[in-house]
Amino acid sequence: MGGVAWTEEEDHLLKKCIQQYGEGKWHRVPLLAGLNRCRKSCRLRWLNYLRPNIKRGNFAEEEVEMIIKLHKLLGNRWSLIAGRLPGRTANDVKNYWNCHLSKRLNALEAEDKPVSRDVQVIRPQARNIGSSSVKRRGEGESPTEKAVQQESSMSSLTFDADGHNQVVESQEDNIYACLDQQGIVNELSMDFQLEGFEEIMNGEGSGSQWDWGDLLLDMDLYK
DNA sequence: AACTTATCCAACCGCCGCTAC
DNA sequence: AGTAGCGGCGGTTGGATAAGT
Repeated sequence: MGGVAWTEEEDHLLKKCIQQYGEGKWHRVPLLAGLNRCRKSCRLRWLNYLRPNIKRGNFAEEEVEMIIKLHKLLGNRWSLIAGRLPGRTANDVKNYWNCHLSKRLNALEAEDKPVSRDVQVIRPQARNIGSSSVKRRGEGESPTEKAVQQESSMSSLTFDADGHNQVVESQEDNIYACLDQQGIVNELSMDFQLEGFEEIMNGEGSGSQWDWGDLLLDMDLYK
């Protein structure tokens, strides 16, 4: 491996620690769990291997298509892409891309069907939803992003106990109208297989895998 | 059977943005 | 305003294993 492999005992200790203290505070995890690992190793091991509901094994055809589609839109934003593939980790997606898809696309390009490199990668805007580091590494600010920022500044978002973003009720209508105006609603539910879309539309989205933050992101992607 | 090469993927590294002080 | 500490991310490495010769 590219490092020292985790033992079963270490896995057990880490799992126990997360169950007891919860995720986050990774700097304390090595101490609390009694592990001779750095915070990053613990976090990675949990996120990529020990976390519940991680899907292993081959990628389904639909998943592959989704990866290709999202990569076209997002570039190498593996965590965002993985976020749209339930049970898959960013590392999995990245590895799969590097091992399979990049070669496949290169082969296609080498043949008589050049793959257009003239795709404008849309960078999701760092707004006050979910992860604070959506916008990273001095990426440029496109007109799309500016528009999104403006729109974002009008939509104050709140967070539930789990840190998931939610739009306050009074703004849901505005956002839905905005989505609807652009004809995105139908595309989203169809093209992105938006689970729980009805629930969200009915204002019951908080328990769903998808919430308004996801919708906003998807809206960005379709602009 | 022995050796070489290719592939896969878990783990590590370095950097970035955010936050608290 | 400056900075240290943290969580998080994408890129890279390298060991294990499969496939080929």
